[in-house]
Amino acid sequence: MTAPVTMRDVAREVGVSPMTVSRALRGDGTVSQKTRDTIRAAADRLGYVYDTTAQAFRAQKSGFVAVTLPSIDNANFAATHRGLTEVLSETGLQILLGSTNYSVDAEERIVRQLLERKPEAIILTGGHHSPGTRALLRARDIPVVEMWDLPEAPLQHTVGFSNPDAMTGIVEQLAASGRRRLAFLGAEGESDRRGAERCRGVIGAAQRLGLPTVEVLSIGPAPVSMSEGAQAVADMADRLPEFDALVCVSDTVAFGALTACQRRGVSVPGDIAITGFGAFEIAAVSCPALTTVDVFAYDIGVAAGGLITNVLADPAGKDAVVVETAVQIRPGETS
Amino acid sequence: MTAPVTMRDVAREVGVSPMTVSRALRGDGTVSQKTRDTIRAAADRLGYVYDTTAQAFRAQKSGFVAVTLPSIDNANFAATHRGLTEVLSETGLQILLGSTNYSVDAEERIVRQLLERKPEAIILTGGHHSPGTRALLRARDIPVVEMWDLPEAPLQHTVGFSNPDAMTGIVEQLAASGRRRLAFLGAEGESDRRGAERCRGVIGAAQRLGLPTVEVLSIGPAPVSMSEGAQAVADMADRLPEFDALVCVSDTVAFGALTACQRRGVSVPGDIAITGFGAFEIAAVSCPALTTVDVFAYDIGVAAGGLITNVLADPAGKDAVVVETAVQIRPGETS
DNA sequence: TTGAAAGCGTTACCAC
DNA sequence: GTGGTAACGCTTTCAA
Repeated sequence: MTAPVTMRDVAREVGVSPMTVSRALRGDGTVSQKTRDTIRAAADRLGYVYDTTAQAFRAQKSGFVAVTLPSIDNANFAATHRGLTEVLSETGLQILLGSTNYSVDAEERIVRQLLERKPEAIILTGGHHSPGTRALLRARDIPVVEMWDLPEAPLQHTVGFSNPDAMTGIVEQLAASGRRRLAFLGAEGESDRRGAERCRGVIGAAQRLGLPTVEVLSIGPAPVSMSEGAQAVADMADRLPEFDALVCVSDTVAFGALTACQRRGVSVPGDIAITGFGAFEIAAVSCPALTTVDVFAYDIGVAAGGLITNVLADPAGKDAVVVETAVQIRPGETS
Repeated sequence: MTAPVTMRDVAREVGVSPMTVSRALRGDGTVSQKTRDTIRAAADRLGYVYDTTAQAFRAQKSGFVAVTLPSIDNANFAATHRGLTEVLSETGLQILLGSTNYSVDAEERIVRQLLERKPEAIILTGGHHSPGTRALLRARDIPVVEMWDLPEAPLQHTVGFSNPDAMTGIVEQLAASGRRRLAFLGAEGESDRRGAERCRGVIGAAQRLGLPTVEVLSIGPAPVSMSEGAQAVADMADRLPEFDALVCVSDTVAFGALTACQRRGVSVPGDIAITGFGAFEIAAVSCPALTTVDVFAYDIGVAAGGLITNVLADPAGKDAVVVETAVQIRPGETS
């Protein structure tokens, strides 16, 4: 294990200054073709490896974009991540990922850790953050994007949709098909902020449509998924006849509720309708298919990545750019 | 937007040298408790954020561990990622994640990109890589771990299980319950290497048990999921009576196959048994529940992270450490 | 227990 | 076209 080869070594070998080596290897046009070739050859011969760490340090540009997601194991957030990766890689930016597990405290820890790497921008999921997180971000002069939400007081930029409004169509369709007694199944309290907003959206829409008060059922701390949906229905089995629609915070919860009904011989959608959120694959494949809301998660990633790219290229355009995403009701095959 | 706060700023504020700030913030015991508290308070007040870039540069240690996963949107790989994160964060190591989308060519691109960040170790999913990837890794003097597989010629360390062997129990149980005519549903060719190995495992086990030749059904290029499973069954609907068991490469494929059967009125497990792989939540929640194999994805992550931690602490112990993970058959509630 | 000096490998800036 | 100088923020090393 010899000491690593540096630009200085290459420079000495060729008989030029380290500065010229730097320029040559980065393809700077001001270096003569001949010198450049000689340097390239010498670098290869010596086994020179470019030191990204030193470059990031000196240039004070890490090439990173920090991204936080509530969960990595979620088709929607994974799609957003894919959209981000594809757009950012075109600009040579690399994603530094942190998973917050739906906790604003974990988010603060993770944001701090991510900021230590000096990302050139940061993209957060959701519009609700701890005061500490907000302070950390304010102290940095980097672009911030909040995704998946339309916060009342955005930090800077936003790419998202209104979670409450996204539920309106669901409730309208249920009402149109004659359902009146709605229950909402979601995580308890504000542990899933966007879920809680959806809940408020359902309550508001039901009110406006003159439906009875929506029953809100807390099925556990976030994240809630299939098992919690199934368990919730099992726990409330005797109350099931009180409702003719279970409006769920997500497709996975809805699926759990569906199979729990099937296990007890409750007909879906005959006895009760079940709706989800997110347009996960399971909503289309399950039998019966589930009504859901498509939030175009991939497009959110693409939009957020594009916004970052633009802002980094032209910091002058740092006005708050709000991009709303379309929301779509899928009638589903049965309900 | 002020210039970022450095240790020098904190030092000036407190009236000590930057060196003392460095020691205090890193929890060096040689700094008096009083000084340390004062410094910590001042750092918080000023909004100081430690500069990992500078520390990585100076110490010539990036603090990164590079990790590649075939897909980010997969409960099993997400669990492995969680296990890795938890173990590595104890050592102050940060994960640099790349998603290969089941392609060895994409893997090579991603590995190259990850290596530029000078990770202290790299963890790959699977034991099959392009010659380019192998060359890149050989040229670096860092620990390499291959997970989720037991390659014949491992690069260095391995944390995984035998994919073919993991299927034996499934086939045995099917045979024990009287099933004989098996079809395997998986991605085409070798596009999902581990899936192809599972297929070979099923064929071999069936042979040993004296069952008829297993029919192998290619349902599309990897990754295959619910939709592909459902589509495959729809496409082969008229041939369904030829089989009494559909052995699927994953739980998601199995679930798609299940609902496609239900849509056509084919009884599961009455007319045909369906099995999965991976012990995803859906296998337990679906109605009926699906027989599957639990590969303890979280534990794979923990083991790989622990292995890396050990090897980095004691490079002498660089012998190939093979950790096999237990494999478990879940009978499921019905089949 | 604390401080001063030096330098990690690269590049911005200014000379020539 | 090319080179010299300085510096990015931190820590290693030595001294007090």
